[in-house]
Amino acid sequence: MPYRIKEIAKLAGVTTRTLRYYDTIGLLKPAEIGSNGYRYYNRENLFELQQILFFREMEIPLDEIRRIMLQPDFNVMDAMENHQIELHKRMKRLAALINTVEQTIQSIKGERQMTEQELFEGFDEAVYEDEARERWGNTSEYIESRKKWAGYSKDQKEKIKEEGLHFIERLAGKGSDGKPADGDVQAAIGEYLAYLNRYFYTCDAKFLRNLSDM
Amino acid sequence: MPYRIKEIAKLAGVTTRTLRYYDTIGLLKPAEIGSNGYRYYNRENLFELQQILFFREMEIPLDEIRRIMLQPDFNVMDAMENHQIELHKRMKRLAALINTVEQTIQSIKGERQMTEQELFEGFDEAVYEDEARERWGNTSEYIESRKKWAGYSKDQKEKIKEEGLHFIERLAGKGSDGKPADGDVQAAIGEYLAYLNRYFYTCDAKFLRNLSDM
DNA sequence: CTTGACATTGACGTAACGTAAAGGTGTAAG
DNA sequence: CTTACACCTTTACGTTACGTCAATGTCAAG
Repeated sequence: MPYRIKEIAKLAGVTTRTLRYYDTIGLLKPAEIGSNGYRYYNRENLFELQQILFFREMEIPLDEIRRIMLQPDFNVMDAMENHQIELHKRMKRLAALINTVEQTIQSIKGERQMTEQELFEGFDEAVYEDEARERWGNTSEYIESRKKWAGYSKDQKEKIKEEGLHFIERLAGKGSDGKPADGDVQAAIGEYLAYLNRYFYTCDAKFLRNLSDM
Repeated sequence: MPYRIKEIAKLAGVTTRTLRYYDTIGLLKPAEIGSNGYRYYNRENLFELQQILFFREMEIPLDEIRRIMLQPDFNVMDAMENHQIELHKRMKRLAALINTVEQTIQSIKGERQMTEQELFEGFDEAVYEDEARERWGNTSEYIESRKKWAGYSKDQKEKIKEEGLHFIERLAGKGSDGKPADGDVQAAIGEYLAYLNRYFYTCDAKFLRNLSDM
């Protein structure tokens, strides 16, 4: 049941040094310390570490993470919803960056001119602070949207999802024969995904293959 | 024509300290230094800075960035295609992270159990090193795919794109009357995007609105 | 000619570890 | 039993990419 330091490190994808550091700064104390001086972590520590890694992903300094997680009214659920929103911002920023790459490639080919601002679109994180609200209206509206969806009947949901799957299938070139598409069409799919990428974000080619395999 | 340090800093979304630091370590030397000691940057410096920021985004240390960019056979075009691939990896990783958040929320609600591995899916960057190849087959295949797409006729491309737009339009609830959808359907769209998000990445709600506005 | 926003060069501080060094521990195999 | 080897410990100094003063010079507008 108890994990030794290297086990938990491997699971979380961090080094043992990091875990020792987190111990010394009081961010993640192991559940128990053996008489041999070994740090022994338990399952609860795993969840704490996951939380820490989420906050770290949001580029929050470690001492602030500790401050947040030590608050008596700290709520994991709220934190998770916050992480979700932040990750969506990141998505948005990444999409802008990919777009900038694409534009730059075109400008190198001489197909396009870029303004100074366009050159750096997607780099400044601060710009996307309020963008999430613009996308979802605001947080509460986004939550509201989720609730509405939850309120739909099962077959209403199915119908909408089916709609999407049909589209993917047609894209994949699966006709009435149900056979997978040939190489050319698959290339077209790949490129179409890249195309969507510029306007939406990007779509997962893997899922298409899974669908194809079914 | 010449930019003073604060102008270029504002454009790129960095601090003047950063630009001075890049100067001292020989990463980005201003085109000219006035008799007053001021650093004056030109348009070429802007492109260099953009390159640097892309490499920095990839978490490449500054001295290695300098090494790369000083190589006589350094090719901006190749670099850009590399950036593109790296950004796609990031997308993939972000999608995994969002999925992990979603799973964790469900596990908190008691709807689901998570294994130790699932808890940390998406955090370890190294895991996604080879994932890009899995998605696109390999790099050359991805390039090949782009070339094939480029080889298609204009109306073949148009047809495929149109296909996608039709799908979006139906999703947006625009019937034969061409009117935008009501609140409920918009909520459904928002949630459907969240649904897609888990399987693909995510789609941009903003584009839908733009389409709606047209 | 003053004001205020800009520029300069030091120089020291920092966050989050990486990287030895020097040594103790656990256990599986010979 | 001991030998090997992979693990654990603390201590301590190094590193990267800047942030943050401090002290001072510059320029354009009113």
